[in-house]
Amino acid sequence: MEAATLTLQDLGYGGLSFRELAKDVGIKSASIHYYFATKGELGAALANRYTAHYGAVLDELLTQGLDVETCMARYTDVFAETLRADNRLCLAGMLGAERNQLPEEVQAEVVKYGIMNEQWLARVLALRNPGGVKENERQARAIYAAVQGAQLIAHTRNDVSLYEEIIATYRANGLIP
Amino acid sequence: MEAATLTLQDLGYGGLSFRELAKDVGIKSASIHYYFATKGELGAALANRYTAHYGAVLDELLTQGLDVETCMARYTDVFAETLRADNRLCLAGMLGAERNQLPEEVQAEVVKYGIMNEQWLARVLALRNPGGVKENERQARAIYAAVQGAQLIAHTRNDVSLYEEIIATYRANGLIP
DNA sequence: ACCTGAACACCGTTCAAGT
DNA sequence: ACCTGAACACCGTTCAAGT
Repeated sequence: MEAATLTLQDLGYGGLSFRELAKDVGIKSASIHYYFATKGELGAALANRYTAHYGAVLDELLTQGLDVETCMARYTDVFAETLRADNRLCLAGMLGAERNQLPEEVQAEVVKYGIMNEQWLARVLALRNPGGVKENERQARAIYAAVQGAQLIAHTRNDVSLYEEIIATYRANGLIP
Repeated sequence: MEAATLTLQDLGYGGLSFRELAKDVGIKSASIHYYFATKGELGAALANRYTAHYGAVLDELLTQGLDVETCMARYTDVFAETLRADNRLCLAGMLGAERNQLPEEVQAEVVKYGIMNEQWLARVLALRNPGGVKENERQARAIYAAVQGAQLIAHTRNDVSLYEEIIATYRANGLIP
């Protein structure tokens, strides 16, 4: 699962090959079909696992009682770390771009990751603005989109400093607290 | 070229097949190699053509003497139209995500598209803030990233209204004039 | 329960051969 | 100048066969 996730973040769904993955883990490609009948099933399982992992990481952050600014800084750091690991992209950013070529089951899992992120961001914004639920949801979605965009542009040019510059601009501008 | 571009925006570089493209235009796949020796050469030509096309469209906009707000509205409309055309993605957004699996010549052309966009946006911002060159460049890059992110999220969920909502939030927030 | 080799229709690429 | 069929090593998928 871990090897496949790293390949997805590097080369995308189309770049993930049963034969290469099998080599990575020391079995034959047909053996992977014993666990995952189709590539779609594997992709959906990988996206689901990815969401569960980062959902846990982010929830852990919220239990620490940090302020809004610190939570947001930790959040944007996660995406920077992904870029630093061999210029990888968030799994949901990569699969989101490939959306039109994905089986429905994979599409659905990718959407769930985005919603999880938006909900977490809205909860963080509520620390400072508990009354503005609708307002927080809109801002959360805008932040999520902007962070994905910043990572996409930095990934495209293989330059993490671009990500950091863009995030700093969002912060100076007030989009991200 | 047009058929291949539409496929790239729909299914990405990995989803573009010489055999399918050949069927689209009524020749055999080997014949395409007469014009483009490799898939990388074809991809680079397509990205270059895409940049030239939208570069001309945007420059045309600037000659009309519109104000900053109208230019920005027309700019974000271009990305909305792309989504409305069968949930397609900006070519540079799609190929940007696939960056790690692209031949270098294609990577380079994709970067050029982004730079063209940033330069145009900076010129528009200069209409209102002629003195702040560095400031305009930073904001231009942040706007480009944010627009790409908004399109990516709307594409992921196949819902143009999401794009419009996120762009409206950027506008209300002041990121986009 | 878990793994394998062999087959199928796909893919980009090459090349000799056509007009 | 432009196009083609056939071959090569790849791909996801299937399946009978192994342990």
